[in-house]
Amino acid sequence: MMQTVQQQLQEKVNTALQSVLAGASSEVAADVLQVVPCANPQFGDYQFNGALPLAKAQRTNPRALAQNIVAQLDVAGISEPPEIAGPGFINFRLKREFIQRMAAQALADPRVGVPQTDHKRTVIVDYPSPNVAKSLHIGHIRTTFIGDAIARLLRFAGHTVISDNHIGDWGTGFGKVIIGWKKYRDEANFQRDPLDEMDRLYRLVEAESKQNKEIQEEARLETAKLQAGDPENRAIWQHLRAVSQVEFDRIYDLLDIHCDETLGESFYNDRLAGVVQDLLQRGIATESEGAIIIRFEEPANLGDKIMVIQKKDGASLYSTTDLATVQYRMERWQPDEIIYVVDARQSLHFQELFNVTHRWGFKDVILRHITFGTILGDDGKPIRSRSGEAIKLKDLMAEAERRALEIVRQKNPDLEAQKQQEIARVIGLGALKYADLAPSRTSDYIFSWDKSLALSGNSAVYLEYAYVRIRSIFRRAQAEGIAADVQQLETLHLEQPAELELAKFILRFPLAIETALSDYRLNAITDYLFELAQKFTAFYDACPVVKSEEPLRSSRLALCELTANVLKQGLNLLGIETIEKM
RNA sequence: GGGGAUGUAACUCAAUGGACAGAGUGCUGGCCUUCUAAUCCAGUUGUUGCAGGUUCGAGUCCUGCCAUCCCCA
Repeated sequence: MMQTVQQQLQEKVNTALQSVLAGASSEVAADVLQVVPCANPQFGDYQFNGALPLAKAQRTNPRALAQNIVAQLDVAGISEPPEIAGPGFINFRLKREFIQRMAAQALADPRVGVPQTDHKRTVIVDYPSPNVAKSLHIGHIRTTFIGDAIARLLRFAGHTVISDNHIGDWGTGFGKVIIGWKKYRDEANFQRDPLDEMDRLYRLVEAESKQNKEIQEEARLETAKLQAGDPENRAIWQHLRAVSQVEFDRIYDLLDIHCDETLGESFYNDRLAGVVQDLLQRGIATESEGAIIIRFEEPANLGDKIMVIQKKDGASLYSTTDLATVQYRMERWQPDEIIYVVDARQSLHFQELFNVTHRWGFKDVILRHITFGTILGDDGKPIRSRSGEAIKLKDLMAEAERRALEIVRQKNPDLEAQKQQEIARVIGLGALKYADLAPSRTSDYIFSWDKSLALSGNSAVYLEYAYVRIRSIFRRAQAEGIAADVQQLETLHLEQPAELELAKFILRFPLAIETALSDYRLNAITDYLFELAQKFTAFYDACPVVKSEEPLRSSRLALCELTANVLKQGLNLLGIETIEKM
């Protein structure tokens, strides 16, 4: 496995530090002793800032210490002589020969230079977990896209990943749907669009129950009958659940999202009583006014909270199901980490859940609530369509494809219709995903059709276009009978600044992956890919490929191939496809 | 009332405690007989909500205040 540029420099620095510090214990945290890329290219390519905190710990002059470190540094094979700048920054400028050789190595590597983890772990990713009998809507896209990208990213890093779609198929809302189904069902509409009909029935009964308390009671009864195993309600539930799944799968297929497991809430029904009993026996749960609850002593913000795991009437809640789910997952997979990709608004629930899980005895598993911000409308409030409902995901997708198709037809009218349609699908859906993954995960963002479906600027289309241009170069090369057997090159020939810049940036791909992994920050990847595409385009503009002379031509073809590999791999991690033409 | 988040250019958003806070959009001007102009190049924009503090160094960490949003009762 090839070592990254950063790793190689880091090793050299570590060696130098060992001899400079000569065993003197430093209290400096490891993460500030890391070699990092220079923020500003005028200083160099990589820098080491550790001399400053080290000098402080040793009460010495930082510049002098930096000088000592540089004196011990043996980086001749990697960079020009390191320079000391400012208060004690050590800057490295990569040697051209080194860049050329590293680029050739990355080209031969199917992972484009990204190392696999040496701490392989088993991780469960809980997403997208929608409720059945309801349409998927815009409120579902973040968990869907972010969750999928996280699963892909972890897998690429070399971890064992189980994606589990924890669908809500046992909620109390089902009573209302059952009432609606029995009383108001429009069979024709159900045939045409099952989820739309279920939405309608739910809304109808919901509105009715607000006016009429008896309906509320009726809904409770229907839910209770369902949970008690009443054959009619059970059959309705089974039917609606199955139909919902078909509809979900249709959309997930289009989005190229495939979970390993789809174990809904109802899957855990048989475990719930046992979970409650166990928590009681261990003294974690207690009875209070007929209900079974769990109290919290710490942390402070949970101090006055309680978690109900069984109601007075014996009914369980989703907190109970969530606990049973953890138990099941621990038994079946023994994961090192469970990731819940869920809206930030549910963070209190997860704090409680994690707290109880640890007290329950599952102490080693890392439980993480990966939060994300809300999608807002122009008014700064959670997005709604004009009629006040959530925008349906399938409408959003259709609109994305429609807009993309319009432009494909305009830009490339000679392509056959089916090809245009396929390109529009990739571009439209890619634009949707990219727009959701590019803003930082934790903050809210304002949705706009124009931005999400943006076909210019920092968008998926820009990246796909860069990829298409590369494919076009290879088609041209082939047409002119140029053998593009670039994989075999031992080294590249980089002359122009644009090609050097591009090659150096390609070698930073592993860092983008590392940053994205560190806190599941997917925008580290979108940011990187956008900048990569910019650098490629600058190269494309400045450097002819097919028309250049050897050995430049092969080298440039290699650079194109490398760029395409990184773009394709990077976009793939985001769940975005590439195309040959557009 | 308690808890959690957010506040950065005209707009939408970036920025592992590091050097001069960056992109995109917009606007102004320039490039296609040349591998796809869905591109590129140049120009334009800041009291990082306010006030303190920690640090060699703060958009980033701490405290208080203001504004907005979310959660809990």
